[in-house]
Amino acid sequence: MGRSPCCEKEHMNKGAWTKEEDERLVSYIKSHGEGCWRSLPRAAGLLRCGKSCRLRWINYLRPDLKRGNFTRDEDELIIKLHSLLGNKWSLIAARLPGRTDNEIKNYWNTHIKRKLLSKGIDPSTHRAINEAKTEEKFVKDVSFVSKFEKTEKSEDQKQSRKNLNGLSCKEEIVEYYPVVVEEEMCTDLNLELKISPPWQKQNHKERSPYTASRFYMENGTECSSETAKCQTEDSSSISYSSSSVDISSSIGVGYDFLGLKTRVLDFRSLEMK
DNA sequence: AACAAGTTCAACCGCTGTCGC
DNA sequence: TGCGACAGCGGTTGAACTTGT
Repeated sequence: MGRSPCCEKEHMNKGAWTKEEDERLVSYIKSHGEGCWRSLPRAAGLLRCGKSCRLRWINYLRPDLKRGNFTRDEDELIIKLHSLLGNKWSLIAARLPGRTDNEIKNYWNTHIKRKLLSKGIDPSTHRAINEAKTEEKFVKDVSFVSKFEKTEKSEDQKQSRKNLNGLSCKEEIVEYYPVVVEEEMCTDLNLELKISPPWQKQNHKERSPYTASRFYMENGTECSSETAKCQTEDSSSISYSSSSVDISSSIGVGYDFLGLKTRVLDFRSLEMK
């Protein structure tokens, strides 16, 4: 037995919204605010499910939405953010004021994808199509490669870093991530990504000006608070100057990470500022 | 003018994570 | 601890619109 549906579908309107429905929704939210979407339709006198109301409000009726064509700057920012975050449309949208995740997703699929393909760039890897083909087997996911990984040549250097403070977590080595995000693609993007266990929120900022990495558990060994701490002290860095993208936050190193619910950190847990 | 093919984008669907009981 | 309710997310669909013949 599955979950009950979110609403009584047979009594609900579907499809395009009418002007009257829009007006009802807007006036209800103006006077009551965004609240419980499930009960909102009934309260507002709408024959729509809460989900549909939420979508309509967020994507089209919100007063702070910017309508019209995307600017060239927005284009470039979307491409850069996509190269870093992948299809995390809500995270991308958080960096573009007045734009919605749905709008950006549509724009990506109808315009940017084609634009990149016409330039010979694979929109999913952001690499030259020929190059992507030859190295495809090495690319597992969009990831970040830290500066030290690109400069540390010797195994000793890598090993000594991994062993810092008895690390049981390890970072992916550069050979398997042939730099999905390279400086030449993102010269004006300042991405600040921090790993911060919940109990260190107070001071993680000063400890780690630039940290952008993926962390794996080694042999399933649990990562202790010490581990998380040493990661922040390490400051593996990826730094793109000037366009002020600041993903600074409590990435899922918290309970998900320590509890090893997922093997790889999920970027949905990123908190955008 | 009529039709087909291609494109766009609003809306839906199903899934996941979180929260409260 | 398990379960249901809920919000939110990303993928997909299909109606409306545009362009080509």
